[in-house]
Amino acid sequence: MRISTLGFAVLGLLARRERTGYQIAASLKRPVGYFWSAGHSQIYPELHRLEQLSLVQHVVVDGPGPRDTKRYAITDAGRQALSEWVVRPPAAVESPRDELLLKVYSCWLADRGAVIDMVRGERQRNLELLERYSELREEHETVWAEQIRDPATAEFGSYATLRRGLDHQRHVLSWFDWLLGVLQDAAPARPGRASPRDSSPGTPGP
Amino acid sequence: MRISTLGFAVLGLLARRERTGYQIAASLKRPVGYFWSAGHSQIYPELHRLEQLSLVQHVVVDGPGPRDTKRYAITDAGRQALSEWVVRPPAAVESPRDELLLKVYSCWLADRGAVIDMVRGERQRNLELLERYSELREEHETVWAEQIRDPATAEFGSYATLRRGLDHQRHVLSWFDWLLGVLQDAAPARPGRASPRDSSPGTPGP
DNA sequence: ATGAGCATGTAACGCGTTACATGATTAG
DNA sequence: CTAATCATGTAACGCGTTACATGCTCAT
Repeated sequence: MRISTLGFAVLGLLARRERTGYQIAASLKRPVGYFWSAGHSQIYPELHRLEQLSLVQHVVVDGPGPRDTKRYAITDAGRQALSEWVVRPPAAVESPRDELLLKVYSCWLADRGAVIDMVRGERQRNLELLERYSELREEHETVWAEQIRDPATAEFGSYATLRRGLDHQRHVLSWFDWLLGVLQDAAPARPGRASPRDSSPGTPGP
Repeated sequence: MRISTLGFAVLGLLARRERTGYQIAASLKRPVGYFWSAGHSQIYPELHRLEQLSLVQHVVVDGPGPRDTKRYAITDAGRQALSEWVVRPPAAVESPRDELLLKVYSCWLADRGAVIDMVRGERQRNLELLERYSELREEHETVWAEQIRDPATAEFGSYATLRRGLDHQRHVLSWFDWLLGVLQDAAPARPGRASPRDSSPGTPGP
């Protein structure tokens, strides 16, 4: 029985501090969720598996609801399994499965105006994400000014991934702007197969 | 019965030219495979579904092997379904599921030298990908110099996605360099809690 | 002759998402 | 009183990957 990637994500969280399954699910939205996510229905079975392998342990604490509330902690074996996994080269995944890119790939046969609207909407969502990341980063840089320079602290791990997310959103934004520039400057042709760009009399695009 | 994202990927390829299932599988490695991929075992059933919906059609051509060789083409209904899908905002996916980032998130408790080796290896793979993309882009820019300025051509769609891939690899490279810089400049501390890399007599860490 | 490339399919399995199910406490 | 938050689980379903299965042609 081997450990799944989700298992290592869970171990990575528990290596920082103890958590209930519910808290792990919440953590896997923000900030870890920016590069890995899972619903609670995946987490509870995963915790059982990790416990069978003695990589985590739980203690029962009193809480609400019909079932026991369990607080999980990583074990020494868990920490070791995690640190061994960290330095193994990741499986080469060549396809980040980006639905937006797939749409852009086929955008040439769609209506120009509708494409521009869609791209503008995505650019806006990107901008909002970028601002959230910027705030997080500034906060992190002021609160953990020393730790983020030391690769032996958990805050360094958080900071390095945060930087990557921020850089990524920044670069996607500039790509959006390039794309919108080309889409807007080009002649207002109609979509699809036969599109006589300048066959009709009248005003051609600037 | 609704169309899956893979279905639209297949339609996007067939909108450019006719292909056999085998050729679609090959195209979904390069260049479309840089942002979407699938094995042939997924494609053949998908083509059957698309044909039931009258979005594609096939003609039998003679070829090798025990079964008929089928050449698929997109229909008008297929082109319309595709162009409608293109302008619908993509489902917001906040988690690109990056295993490398997950490793970096937990790198603080692993052995420093081993982390550096792993990151260097990934940087190298990134560099090779970057060069491949650069060549593709230059080729594209010279061969299709006019088409890539016209958003009504298929070459524009290819070029826009290629640009995104290239920009992305470039920015990941600079992130790698930043990361390696911090990892190398930092004090050679021991990882995690207890792992005395230099416990033998001599220089203790500051 | 041996293997690579062309060509099409099915089956098994794992991971991820969505929905189903229960119930206490606290804030509005 | 009603909704949100905390808390834990199972079941069904879809998509993706890997393996199984067949067989021709062409180059080495």
